Amino acid sequence: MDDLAQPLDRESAADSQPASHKAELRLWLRLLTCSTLIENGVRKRLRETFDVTLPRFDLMAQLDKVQDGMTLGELSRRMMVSNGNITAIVDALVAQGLLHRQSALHDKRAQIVSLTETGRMAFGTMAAAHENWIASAFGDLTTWELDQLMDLLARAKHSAATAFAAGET
Amino acid sequence: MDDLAQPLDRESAADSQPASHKAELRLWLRLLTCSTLIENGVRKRLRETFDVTLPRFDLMAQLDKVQDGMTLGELSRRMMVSNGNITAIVDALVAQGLLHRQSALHDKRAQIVSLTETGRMAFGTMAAAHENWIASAFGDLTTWELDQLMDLLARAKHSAATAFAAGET
DNA sequence: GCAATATAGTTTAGGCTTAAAATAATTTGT
DNA sequence: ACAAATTATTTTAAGCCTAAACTATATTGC
Repeated sequence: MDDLAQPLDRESAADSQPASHKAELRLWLRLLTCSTLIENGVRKRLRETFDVTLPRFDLMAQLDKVQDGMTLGELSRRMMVSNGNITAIVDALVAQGLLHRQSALHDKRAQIVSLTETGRMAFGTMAAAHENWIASAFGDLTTWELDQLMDLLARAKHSAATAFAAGET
Repeated sequence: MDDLAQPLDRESAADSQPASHKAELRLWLRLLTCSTLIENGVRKRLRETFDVTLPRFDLMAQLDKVQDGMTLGELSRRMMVSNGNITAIVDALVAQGLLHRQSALHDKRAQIVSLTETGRMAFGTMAAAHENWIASAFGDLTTWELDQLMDLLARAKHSAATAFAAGET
């Protein structure tokens, strides 16, 4: 009987009264909460234990993954922050003797930054502690749950990247 | 045969050579990537479409959830940012006529902030667009996958909250 | 070759963020 | 009652972040 109240054209009805997406909204808020919770926890421990900021640690982590350093632009892309931002963080780490800066051989515009020996050792110490903090943050999850999350977040990452890339320059 | 190479005491071996937690580390990086991807996308769209910053939108979102406003401290806790931060954001929104500020009746220290009528309408418009952006960010995931993620992130949230709360004041 | 375009990095202005210290008001313990 | 501790907010200094404008170098298309 209630069917009589339904509009004949479902599509136009969907347009005039758009579908609710509260589930996605709640998921986003929960994702953000998790992320912020861990990020704030790590930030605080890095400061208290090693007197280092999270952005500087993150930058060193990117450099630790490669042998021969990388350009500022590559750091910017990998860290997903704007390029104007990298300059100051690199400046600070170079001033502390943790980073080495050199012009690229075949491109006078570009600069290659890499960890100094001091920097690589300092990062090694911090990274070991960091790994334990993260392990304990996920300590209540089983291996199976970790794998599930990895898989679902991979799909979410791809979905979001596609959605937000649509209509870019 | 290889068993002969194993130490007799597994516990002490685990201490001298701590377990690797690369899986948790990769999960954290993926979670952070997802979060940053969506956050940056939303930030850009809010600026381009409504000329508003993400922190101001987030603050209005908190106030929109309640009828009678809340104190600055409550905003600080809910948004998981430091309290000194809230002051400036509220100041800006009050100056734009989007927020109302009043002293709490029974506590002269506290101030209650709430959305003005203008603020609530402006937020309504932005929230509708925001909801669609988030829906499209998760557009590739099935309902079942959304539910799975919600559940797993709830566990992760609880785990991380417990881990980082240990040893606090 | 050379002008137009693109890329690498820096600088600037404005805004967000934190931690820590300061102010003011409330609550607690005696 | 009243001193001590707590709570709400603001202020400060330092650092991170973005977008946009700018400089310098490289690449592309005639």
